[in-house]
Amino acid sequence: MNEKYSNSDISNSYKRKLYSISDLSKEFDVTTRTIRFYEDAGLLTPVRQGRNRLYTIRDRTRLKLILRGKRLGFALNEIGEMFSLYDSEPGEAAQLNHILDKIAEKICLLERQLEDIESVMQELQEFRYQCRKRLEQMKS
Amino acid sequence: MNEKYSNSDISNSYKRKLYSISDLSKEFDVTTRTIRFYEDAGLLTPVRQGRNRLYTIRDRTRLKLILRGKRLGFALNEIGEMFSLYDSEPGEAAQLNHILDKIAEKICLLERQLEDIESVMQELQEFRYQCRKRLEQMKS
DNA sequence: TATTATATTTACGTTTACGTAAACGTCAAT
DNA sequence: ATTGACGTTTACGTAAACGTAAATATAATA
Repeated sequence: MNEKYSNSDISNSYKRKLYSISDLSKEFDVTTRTIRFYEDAGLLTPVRQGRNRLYTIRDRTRLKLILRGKRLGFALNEIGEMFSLYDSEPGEAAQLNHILDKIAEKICLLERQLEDIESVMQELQEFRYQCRKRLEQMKS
Repeated sequence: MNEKYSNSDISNSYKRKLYSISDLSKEFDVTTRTIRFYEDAGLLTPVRQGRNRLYTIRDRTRLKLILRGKRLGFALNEIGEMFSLYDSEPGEAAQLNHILDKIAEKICLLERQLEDIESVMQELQEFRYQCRKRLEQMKS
């Protein structure tokens, strides 16, 4: 191990729940390069133990959200946008309303995605039905 | 107009429904560059009238599907894969079963996307609720 | 006839999201 | 003491999906 205290030490003995880069890499099946890249993009902010990165439970959650966003076709800067919504200190009413607008925008996008998925699903299912019918015909 | 017969001529008088590249460009709000790029990628196959491209209703439908696929985060080659499923002449049972496998795969992916969307939606709605509560507190 | 609009091909440029070495540090184990 | 596992930075490479510019053609319109 590269770290003074192994991860199990830290998370069990000290109850701090810290992860190494390879912990996350393995858990989410992404390369360490990818994780460092997300840090460069400002999406993750691990603390340092000497030269090495240590990721908190918050970083882990963020990584999960990043990957989910990616699966939905969101670009990294869009994901970053959503993070900054969550992170922003809602001081004024104007800012809160702006955040609410942004949220409405995102929800609208997701609703469109839902429609798109349902369309494609229906087409695929219809096509599957046709394929199965053909198979039946070939048997007889 | 660049074409001998304008599009309204063709689609109305001859009932052939042919579209120019700019017709599609305007209708779907994509650049002509993008449409030609999709042709290079083998996703569209317009006929030629001299040098110019003419798109059939089938091409139009395909473009619609391409854009929908893109919104869902599919890459162009994945979209092409789906097209070739539809286009393939299902001669043998083995091939039909292969197509069915592919369909199952795509449906599986889409189901995961549905889950992802629902998760993100819930989080956003929860966050929206918190924002609104804050706004209420500020009013009082 | 000149202009304008629309089309074409060719080809280099750009952004995003990483991959892939290279060269090095550090700790634990053999 | 050396090997091996894991970490680091630096930096160039790459594939996808177009953008953009240049040079050219054609046809409708003024």
